[in-house]
Amino acid sequence: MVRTLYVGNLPWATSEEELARAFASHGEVLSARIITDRQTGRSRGFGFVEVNDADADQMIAAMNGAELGGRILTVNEARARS
DNA sequence: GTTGAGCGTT
Repeated sequence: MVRTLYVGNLPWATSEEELARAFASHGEVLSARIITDRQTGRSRGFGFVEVNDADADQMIAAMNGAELGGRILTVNEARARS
């Protein structure tokens, strides 16, 4: 199964690759996506990471409050897209 | 070239 994690407080320059790497050390990352501004193409400072259901809880516990690129991340289970 | 709480495209 797959669960989606919301990742907030990302540095502007963080790439999806960096995001995936950070989470991959605590569980299986299926995909990572940074939300970019549709108009400017710049990062909105948050993103989503799809992870293995079995690892989700531990990854949230490990990454929420962790540092990436000098900023303290906010990690939570993502809300359902309507 | 800037900014800082938040929940996203095809």
